[in-house]
Amino acid sequence: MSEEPHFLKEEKDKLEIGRSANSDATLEPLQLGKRVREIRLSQNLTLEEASKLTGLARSTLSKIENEQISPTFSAVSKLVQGLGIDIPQLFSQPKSKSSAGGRRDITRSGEGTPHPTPTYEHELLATQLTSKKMIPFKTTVHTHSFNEFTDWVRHDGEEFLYVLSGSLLFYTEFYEPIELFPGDSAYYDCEMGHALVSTSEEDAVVIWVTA
Amino acid sequence: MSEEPHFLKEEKDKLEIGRSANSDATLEPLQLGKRVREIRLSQNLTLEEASKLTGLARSTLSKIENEQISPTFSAVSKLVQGLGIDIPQLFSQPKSKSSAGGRRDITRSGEGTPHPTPTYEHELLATQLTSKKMIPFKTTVHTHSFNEFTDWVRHDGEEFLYVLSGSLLFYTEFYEPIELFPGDSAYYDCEMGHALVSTSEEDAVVIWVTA
DNA sequence: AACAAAAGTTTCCAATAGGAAATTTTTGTT
DNA sequence: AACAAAAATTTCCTATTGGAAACTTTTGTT
Repeated sequence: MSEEPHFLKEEKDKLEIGRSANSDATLEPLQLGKRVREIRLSQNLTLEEASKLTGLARSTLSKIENEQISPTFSAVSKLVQGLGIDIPQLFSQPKSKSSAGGRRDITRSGEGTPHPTPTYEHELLATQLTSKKMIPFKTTVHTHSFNEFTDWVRHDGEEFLYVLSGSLLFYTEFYEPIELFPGDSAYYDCEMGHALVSTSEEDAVVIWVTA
Repeated sequence: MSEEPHFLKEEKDKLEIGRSANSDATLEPLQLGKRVREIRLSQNLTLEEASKLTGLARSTLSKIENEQISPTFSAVSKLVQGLGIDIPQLFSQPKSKSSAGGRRDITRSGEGTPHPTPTYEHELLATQLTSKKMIPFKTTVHTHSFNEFTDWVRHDGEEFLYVLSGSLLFYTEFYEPIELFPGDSAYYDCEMGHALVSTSEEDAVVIWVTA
């Protein structure tokens, strides 16, 4: 549907880089060995220790890390299990995992990035940080009638909603519309069609967080 | 065929002791073959066709699907590439993808689940839903001095913070403390130590979302 | 039912992964 | 620098994978 802030897609795309294989032929370098070594070292493990944890021989681990063999699926499973690796992590690139994880981004009231649409007026928060798990924004709901929507808003993920001011009707595809007032909140699956309509004189304002 | 492949036995053994040994992270059945077959059939491909697409022999594919061999990583890569499979998809269980994705949980103002601590008073929101990607809560910050914290709060994930009322100091391990007022928000990595201290007469109230 | 064609499985063997131990490299200490 | 200890790599060998072709089962047609 058109109303959906397209920035969501953008963010998602960004997040998904490296996930699915490229449509075209080239089998990516996909240096499994390199990744494994990174992971092992990041946990300060020697081959010997990793060997005990995974049940794979030291020599086998060494060969895997040096890309001298193509481990069998069961070997990979043991690796994953033994080192507590998150599978996607294995296949995704360097992953700013060890990126110190010390990021912080402050957004002063009203200083977010504006992103207007016909129905909603979004103010994106924490836009200085990229690769976030969540996308927070403050939204003013201009709509005062459900008719103003051409279709359900629908996208991947889950959403949390908190009403700051005004009152509104929360329409969802599979439930009766429900009226929300300041302080009320909702959590829902975004694949389910959803839409907000202000019922108060002034436009309702909400906090929205998508993940 | 006389013997059952070695690796299969191993897996089974592991599964049996799995309970007493490793409480969590148990290597599940993980029926790679089954998944592959499902995927191939869902695309209406014969082994012959899949063979051409992946570059793997018909016989090899058959054996993989029947769990008679543990494919090497390079074989898995070819599979993934040829059939356009998403790797994590391969490793994850049947995936309760069918989670219908039509969940919704409304929490009225003040009706969340209380969760008091010495320093904060949390009100958990959307507690009727489980398996959420995000955990939202409204928190009243009782603390009025940084000394009341014995140590940094630190945990996995990322956090989004929005100030509803009052003013407070946002302390983080790697940055100067910064004062926040209603409408201000912050987004940060939780592995970095963090703490909130009210600076207004009354306790500050914030919305917190963790993912 | 009988047959033919298509799909899938199994066999057999060459190629390669995985483990134990030997060898080499790296690290740390005097 | 020399040595010892720790870590990583390589060797050597057995067990398993992967492919070609033979074989079996299933499907569809008359």
